[in-house]
Amino acid sequence: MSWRKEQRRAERGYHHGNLKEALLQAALGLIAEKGAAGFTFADAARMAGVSAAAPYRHFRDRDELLSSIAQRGFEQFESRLTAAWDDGRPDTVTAFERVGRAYLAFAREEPAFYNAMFESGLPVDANPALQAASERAFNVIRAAAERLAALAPPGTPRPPAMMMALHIWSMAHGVASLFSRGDAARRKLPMSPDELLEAEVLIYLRGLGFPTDRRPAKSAEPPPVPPEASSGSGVPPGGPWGKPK
Amino acid sequence: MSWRKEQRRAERGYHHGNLKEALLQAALGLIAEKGAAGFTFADAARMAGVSAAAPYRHFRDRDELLSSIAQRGFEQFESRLTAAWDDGRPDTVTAFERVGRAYLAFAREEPAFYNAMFESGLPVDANPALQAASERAFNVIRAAAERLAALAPPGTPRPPAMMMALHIWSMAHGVASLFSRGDAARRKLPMSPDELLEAEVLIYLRGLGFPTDRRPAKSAEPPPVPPEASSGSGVPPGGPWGKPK
DNA sequence: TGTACATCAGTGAACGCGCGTTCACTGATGTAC
DNA sequence: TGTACATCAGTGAACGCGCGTTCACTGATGTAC
Repeated sequence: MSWRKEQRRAERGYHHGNLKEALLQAALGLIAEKGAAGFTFADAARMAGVSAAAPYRHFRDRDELLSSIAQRGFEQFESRLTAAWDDGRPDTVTAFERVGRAYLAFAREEPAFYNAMFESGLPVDANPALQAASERAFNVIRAAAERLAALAPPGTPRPPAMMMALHIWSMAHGVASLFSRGDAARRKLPMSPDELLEAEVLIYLRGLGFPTDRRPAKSAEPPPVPPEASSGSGVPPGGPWGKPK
Repeated sequence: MSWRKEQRRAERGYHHGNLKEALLQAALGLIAEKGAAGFTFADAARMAGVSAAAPYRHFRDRDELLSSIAQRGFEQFESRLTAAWDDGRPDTVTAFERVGRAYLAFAREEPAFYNAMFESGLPVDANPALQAASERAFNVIRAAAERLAALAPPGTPRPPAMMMALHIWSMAHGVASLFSRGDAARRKLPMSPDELLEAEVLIYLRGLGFPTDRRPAKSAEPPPVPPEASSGSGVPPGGPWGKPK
């Protein structure tokens, strides 16, 4: 046994006290560093300062640990999206874009969770608890889309919220997975991922017929007010992409 | 040595003849089956019916094999996108959507290539040849976006083609990676990935001010003609999402 | 056309390594009396 | 309050396994003369 390991045990005694949690944290660190594929059960045990056999007291196998991480990831994801949505305050469009930014922030700040949830190859549909957690997270986006859809200007068709939610999800995931990932495979971009996604969502919403210029925070929401000069929303006058030609 | 292995060697003689190619094919099969992470050098050798040491005559290590696959993947990707674009015939919007469908088709039909290119964690930027191949593929989308941008109706701002291309790329990648992947992690969807992406792109283009109803194949392109009833494009009257409310 | 020889593309044995997993075990903790 | 005992959460040794990699080797091929 190495000196360091003895040392660690001397500090904490024979029982770890909180090994399950420590293993989850260790695995998160390893996944962030090397990807879900490159993380091993033995490595996690080592990082937690415990023998290779100890994790079996808490997880059936490596896969169960990975599922636990994905599960927890979906829960945190849901809670962050919910907070960002803030029940549509101060207005639906503003809140909606805050959700988009929260999505990217999560992918960037929690690469290990994001990896386990979306890129580990873990078949989410095969685990009912995991699938439920995944759906709860998605439902935040879906509920927001629902509210947005209800805003469709009179006379224009009302888009199905499910489709809108799937569109937004695929945009956010696409940007996150290509340009906002935490590892070496992140691709360079001539702008920030947030800007890219924000413009993308704005153009998309405009395509649905929504007025996308920001209105003062306090204004009543329905009916939509006519476009006015935007302010501090990342959308310069003339549209989300800059100057008119 | 196993009977089967002797047999195989009896059939082909001491020299394989085309081992490099056989290894690439074997690796493609393995990646499609188990993901880029779960593929091993030894496994590829076994599948090619050759000793574990043989691959070293053709690839420095496992990583070089993976890079070769990604490289070839980008080349095939580029060629399929180019064919789909068909230099913008019969009209820019139609051709542009064909590119979107080609993107998804590639992700679905060549999951191993797609995985190596976009999900293996391979740092594309670190390998100049690979980066160049990746850029050539992206440039097909970019050139198409360029042509599309030039179509902006008079008086409306002309969006930067680079941004449009990045938007389209992120949409296609998002849909492909979530809903059109070749492995068990594919998520279920209440419609086809192609339909989802096509609607998404159409709404986006409309948000940019482009008329997105299809016009007859032979019409001259600029200036844009007014919207008319769509036909056989997957976009029902009333917009990409169906009936008006 | 035949032959000697260089080169190439394989073999198979061997190595060290780390992983996953099992097992009998043991130290620590909590609790019934 | 003390003690006996059950239970829990660790240990460490051991196992089989497959991988990556190296090495001296050898069979096949191509070519110079």
